[in-house]
Amino acid sequence: MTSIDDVARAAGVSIATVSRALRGLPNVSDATRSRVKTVADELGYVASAGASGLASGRTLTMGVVVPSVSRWFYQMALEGIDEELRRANYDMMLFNLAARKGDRERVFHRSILRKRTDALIALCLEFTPSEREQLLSLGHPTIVIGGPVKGIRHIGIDERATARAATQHLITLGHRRIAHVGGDDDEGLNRRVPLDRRRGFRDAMEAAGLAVRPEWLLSGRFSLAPSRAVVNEMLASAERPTAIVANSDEMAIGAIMAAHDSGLQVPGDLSVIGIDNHDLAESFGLTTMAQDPFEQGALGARILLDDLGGIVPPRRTSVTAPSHLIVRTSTAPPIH
Amino acid sequence: MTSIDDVARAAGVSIATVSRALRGLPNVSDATRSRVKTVADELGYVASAGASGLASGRTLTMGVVVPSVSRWFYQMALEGIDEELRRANYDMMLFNLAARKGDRERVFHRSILRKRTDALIALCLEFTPSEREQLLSLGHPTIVIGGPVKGIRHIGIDERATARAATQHLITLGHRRIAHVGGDDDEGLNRRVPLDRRRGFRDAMEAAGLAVRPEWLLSGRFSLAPSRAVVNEMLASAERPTAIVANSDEMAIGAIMAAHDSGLQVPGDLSVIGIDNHDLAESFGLTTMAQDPFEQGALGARILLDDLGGIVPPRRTSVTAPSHLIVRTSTAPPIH
DNA sequence: TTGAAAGCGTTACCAC
DNA sequence: GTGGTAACGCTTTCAA
Repeated sequence: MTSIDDVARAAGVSIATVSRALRGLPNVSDATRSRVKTVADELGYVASAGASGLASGRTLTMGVVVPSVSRWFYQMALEGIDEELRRANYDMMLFNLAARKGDRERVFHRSILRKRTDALIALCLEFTPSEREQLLSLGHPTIVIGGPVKGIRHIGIDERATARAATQHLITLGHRRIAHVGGDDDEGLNRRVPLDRRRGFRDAMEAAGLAVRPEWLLSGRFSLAPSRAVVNEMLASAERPTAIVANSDEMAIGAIMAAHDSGLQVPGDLSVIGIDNHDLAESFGLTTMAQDPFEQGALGARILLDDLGGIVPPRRTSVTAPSHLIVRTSTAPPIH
Repeated sequence: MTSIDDVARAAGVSIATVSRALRGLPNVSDATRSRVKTVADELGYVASAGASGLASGRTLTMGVVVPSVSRWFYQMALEGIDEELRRANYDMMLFNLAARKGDRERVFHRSILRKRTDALIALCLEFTPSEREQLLSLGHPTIVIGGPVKGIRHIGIDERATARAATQHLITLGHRRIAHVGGDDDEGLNRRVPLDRRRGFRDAMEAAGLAVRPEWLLSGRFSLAPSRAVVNEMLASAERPTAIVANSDEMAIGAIMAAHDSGLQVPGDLSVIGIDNHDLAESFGLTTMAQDPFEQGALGARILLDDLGGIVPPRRTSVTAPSHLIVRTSTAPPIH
């Protein structure tokens, strides 16, 4: 509750000087500055964020919109964003949509627009036209991580090429009967991601002249248990694939577990490849197309902070993040 | 950028009236209120959080301090907190310590104290005396979730009793040679949690007159891979336990995987029980002592919001959250 | 029911 | 190098 006046009085200077001294601005004598700092410390004074935001127009806060906080990709991206923010002394305001359609309106309208953030970073979201308009009308730097959104710059891997490379890996090993575990994501998330990945799968199959069988296009709802279930079902039929491409590592692990459920060996009877390089991938020996959401998040934050810094002109272009193959023990040539 | 004056002007009323109308305060005629609302909507006006915080003293923001965002417990608690906050129209400021000792000072001093939050909720943290003092001097409602902290109310399960119950389950099944996978957590987290759980293990063993062998007290560093490694090592020795109690489900899953690595059957050759009821527990058929961090987080938030509401006198007591046994397929009587 | 005006705690500009 | 003083955009009393 001690405010700037208290410090000014105790240090025998004006509040203007206190403000300058504490923020490291020039035109304060060393003697004064150190006295002010000491006094402020003793009094436990810290400037009120709200007041300085009002006066300066900068809140030193970044808004982060996430669809949920309980998925690997978002966690990693969050940590990456956080890493950059703390470096710049920025705080983070977290807006969790929690996949609740109804709350989006609230978040977009009431919270985000309340001028309490200097910039906004959104993870893997799809926006309605009205939402996008609100964002843009806000006028502050914005970036999307995870999936391309029309009219907003974004950071993300080339989804299609990544899925193609995953599929290609299996084809190169000699597989010809390959299934795909994809599936729509929750509503409101970026639907292009699963679609693009499936398209990449198709690309590779067609390029190799292999058939894409409709009954081998599964939906694993982006998580382990559903994936395990559908893969188990597929493995029960007369004819089964020798390999599986999954849209995410969690689903790939579900596929591996399904193989075990069905008494099949991985990679002996079934090869499995995922996308992500999830924390658990190594433990399961999962071959995967690795991406680095931590770094994607960090880069996004860095770009926004640069924009805010105003030193360099804001970059208007999107960034394609790298992905690369990590071969472990879940893939091998098929046994003929 | 449109501010209250714009609305006032456009609606032909004073800013005071706009403020009252928009916030649903009494003493505004229906006609006026609806006109103001319409105008505000058209202009896309939303009150500035900073300004209203300054004027009213309430920021409508809750601070949440987490050690990291990538562990199941924290994720769930965060989602629970978030659920309550949105209900009360509160926003969330996330302070991620990310286990970096050095940043704690920054978080505690610069950020948290900046009067930008009305209340604070901390997850599984241990505080230095100075940190605790700063928190308390802030004077706003605070609560800890996860581990007891001296002088601050908290919400959490009875760690000791929970671990005791887990061990008891194995003993009841007939096990006599039981190992424990515990291990210190990262620095700065609440160290009482792992200690109390190990103590609970000891309690149950001693009560049953069973020996606690030092070489069967393992450290799995609270995650899957390290746990798997140490358990593998243990299983390689001549004499091995018939059952394992792990301090967390992630470590328990590591133990299950280790059993497989070693060619042992679960639960045939080795029973495993965990604590948490992690998302993956069901997929692994893991028997566990379930707790509900989502609910713990939600409750914490609710308590703080109640305090802020000022309707009821703030509750000063801590809350013991429930935990209960869920039997799946990872535990069974030992084969003699 | 409404309006005027005094804060709220800073920052930033302009004098000195 | 330092101090005075308008903003900043609201909320909240007090009068009307």
